[in-house]
Amino acid sequence: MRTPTELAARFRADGLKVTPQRQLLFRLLDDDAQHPTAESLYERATAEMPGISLRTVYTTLTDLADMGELCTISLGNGATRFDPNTEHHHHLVCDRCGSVRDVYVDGVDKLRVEPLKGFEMTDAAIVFSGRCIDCSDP
Amino acid sequence: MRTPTELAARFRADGLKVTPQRQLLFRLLDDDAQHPTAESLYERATAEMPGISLRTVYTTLTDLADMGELCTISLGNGATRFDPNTEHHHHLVCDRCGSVRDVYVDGVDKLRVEPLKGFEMTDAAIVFSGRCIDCSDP
DNA sequence: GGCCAATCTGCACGATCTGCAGATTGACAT
DNA sequence: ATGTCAATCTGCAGATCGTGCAGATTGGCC
Repeated sequence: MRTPTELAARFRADGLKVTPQRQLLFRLLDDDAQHPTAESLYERATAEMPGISLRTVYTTLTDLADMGELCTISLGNGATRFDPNTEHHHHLVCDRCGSVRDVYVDGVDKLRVEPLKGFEMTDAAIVFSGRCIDCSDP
Repeated sequence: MRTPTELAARFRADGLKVTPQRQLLFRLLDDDAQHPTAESLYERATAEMPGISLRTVYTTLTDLADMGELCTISLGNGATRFDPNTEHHHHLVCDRCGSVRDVYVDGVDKLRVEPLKGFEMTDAAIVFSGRCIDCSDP
């Protein structure tokens, strides 16, 4: 994701408005090394701007994802997570605590995948599961 | 997934009952090369056994998944899919029509993943996206 | 300062599950 | 066969996560 300032410029260039709500969300996302859900971002936003609507958070996150400034991560259980890291990367998910971390993976293009049968592959998303260091057995 | 007969034996061995509802679901899953959702399986089940409850379908699918006879696939949007193929495999998902197909992938253990920072990896799930042959551009 | 489309909020609704309670029924012993 | 009883089934209410909508508000531009 770009900086809040760059995002503001991009929104304006796209004919979208730069509201205080959006500016706040840009800033909170910029800080965030985690992979927030709409709810968790909403909580942090409410602390600074009581009255901001959860609906607005969803809308802004969706807009950012649509313009490629955020990735979405769906892990099946729980809410969708949003990832400000838009570099090509993959995820480590802890089975126990559910924490998510970004990793970079080399060798994906060398995987042998069969049978493709005419499928035109454009992307691969890899989720590695296991135990994070905080949850590893003593 | 094992055959309906084997599943029946396993359920009995585990102290679970082999009801007509479960036998029907075992049979429908055994036929199914697709990746059904609870709803789609429920529809097929209803055709043969009107009155069967969606709740029962969910319960049976969860039981089978818990005992490792089914894999679950979550793709973020839409319902969880259940996969009777329990071999170690991955998935191809069509961006356009949403169809899911099983693929076997060689080379996963040769991927270089960084930074691991103490994460103990136990599994990797890969979802390849693109266009299936039916949806490829003319 | 004024205009107007974009936006915000709040709420209702939709999709996908899950919890619960009372009726029913496999599986086993008699 | 019949009895027993825990496992199961069904139906419905409720949880969770998101989305659609409408009326009030406001950013961006003239």
